[in-house]
Amino acid sequence: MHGSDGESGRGGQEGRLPVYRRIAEELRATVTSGQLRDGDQLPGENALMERYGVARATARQALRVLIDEGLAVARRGSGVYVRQFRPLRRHGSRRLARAGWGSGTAIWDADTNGRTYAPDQVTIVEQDPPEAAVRALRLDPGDRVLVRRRRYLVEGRPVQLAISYYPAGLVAGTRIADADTGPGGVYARLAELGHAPAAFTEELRARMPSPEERDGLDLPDGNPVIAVMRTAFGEDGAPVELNEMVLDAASYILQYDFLA
Amino acid sequence: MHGSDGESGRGGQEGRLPVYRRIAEELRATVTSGQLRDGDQLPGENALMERYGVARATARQALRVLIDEGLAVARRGSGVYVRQFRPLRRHGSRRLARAGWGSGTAIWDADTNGRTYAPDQVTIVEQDPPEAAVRALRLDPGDRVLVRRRRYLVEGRPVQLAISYYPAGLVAGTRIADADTGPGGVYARLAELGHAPAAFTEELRARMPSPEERDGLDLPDGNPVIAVMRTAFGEDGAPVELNEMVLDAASYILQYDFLA
DNA sequence: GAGTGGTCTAGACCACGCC
DNA sequence: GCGTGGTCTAGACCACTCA
Repeated sequence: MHGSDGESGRGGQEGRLPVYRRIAEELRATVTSGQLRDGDQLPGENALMERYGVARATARQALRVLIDEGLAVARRGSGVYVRQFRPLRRHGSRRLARAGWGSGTAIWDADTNGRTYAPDQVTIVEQDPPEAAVRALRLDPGDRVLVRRRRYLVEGRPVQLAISYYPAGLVAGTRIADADTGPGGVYARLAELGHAPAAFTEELRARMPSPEERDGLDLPDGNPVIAVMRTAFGEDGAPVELNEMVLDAASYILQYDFLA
Repeated sequence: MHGSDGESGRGGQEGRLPVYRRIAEELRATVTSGQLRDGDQLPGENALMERYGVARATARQALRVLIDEGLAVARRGSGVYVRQFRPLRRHGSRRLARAGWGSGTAIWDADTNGRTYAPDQVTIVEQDPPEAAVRALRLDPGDRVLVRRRRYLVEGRPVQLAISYYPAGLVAGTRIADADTGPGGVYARLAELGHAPAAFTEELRARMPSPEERDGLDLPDGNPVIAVMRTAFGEDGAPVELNEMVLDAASYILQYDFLA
């Protein structure tokens, strides 16, 4: 029998799900009910073909639903597994006027403790600034910027790509141009130059990654990223740094504490 | 010719892209280069089949790449179109100690101006609290909560689902239990009760939506959401509200300003 | 080497949109 | 009514993983 057999192909109709969606629902239920847990293997293409009497493409499509939802990951040559979610907690502003506010009230768990966080790739160049850096750093035409690119790992897994921009005139010849910025890092060096960051603005977006970001973060299908544009300002109100971060959304919970 | 023809099926090999990825690359280029712009129609399945001499499934797969990346949307019976991105800007903490910090430095554009923002669905119930509300509001066993559910529209488009929880003992019998909370909204009513919010904690995650969230926000494939858990605290440090928001990631830029 | 997911072909019927 | 995307079948070869 080819094509629709009289029951299928009615995607739009009330109460009638396409076959692949029905299969996906049943698979989802085994995950959300706790029957299958983090890292457990789901039934594969062949198993679904046999169990439901469908073609390979239909079985694939059902698995794709879960993968695109971020509930499962496919491992070529091995199988499809329940996705794990064990995030880090990243704090923006965390200073509060009183104790009792903000502490001990975490809603989502995040076990940051004891996990190392370090860059495995650092490249530094001086170049003409991209548009975003011109705006954020309020550069004049002809100004150049120092660019620091890093990739950060936690337990061997890449979780963040970062690109920082500094006005070249401000930091040229300092350790900010070195791979190793010394004790206290970039902000300590900026402070020594009389430009200690005093205030920050962060702009956040979430979206699907570009192919380069997918590669750099080793992301599975259906894994969004969080793009953070962070501008640091000195005491005088002048911007001293633009930090453009791309976070694996599955690896992060972001927290901001602030007053009314 | 069946199956691989000697060139295809080498997904893993260095420098060799599967056919559908090569097609996707070319399509992506027409978008990122500006050749095709917001809302323009992309070549459809039939066009790709003819142009590249591939099967329908392969043409579909190529389009799927762009759709999953959030670069395109499919409209059944019509075609595949370049996705639009016209976000709102949502401010968390925006108070800064000095002028010059944070203002006029926006990196990503967001035209919030003149767009109405209003709920089209409001439901209110009293019930036993879910786990997240127990933790955030520090409830005792047996405590009940008032739950306000809303969906917010901008220009007729749903952009946010929100569920707020209040300790039932705190707000029972007040206008917070009404669909119309009166001038100043919920926070004005809390202030009248002597529990004006004085501090906030926001925890953010980005992920793919659940089927319910997809329906409620009318999201296309490949569209992530931002989940915000916002806890409001009174002057005395006691939590007075948990607000659980789910934002269409394509409709929002989130901004936080804070001091070092 | 057996089993897995990844890619691909060549067909088919359907619901939907738009003119 | 025609073109669109959505679903589905029945096959095939491939690269990869793991015992």
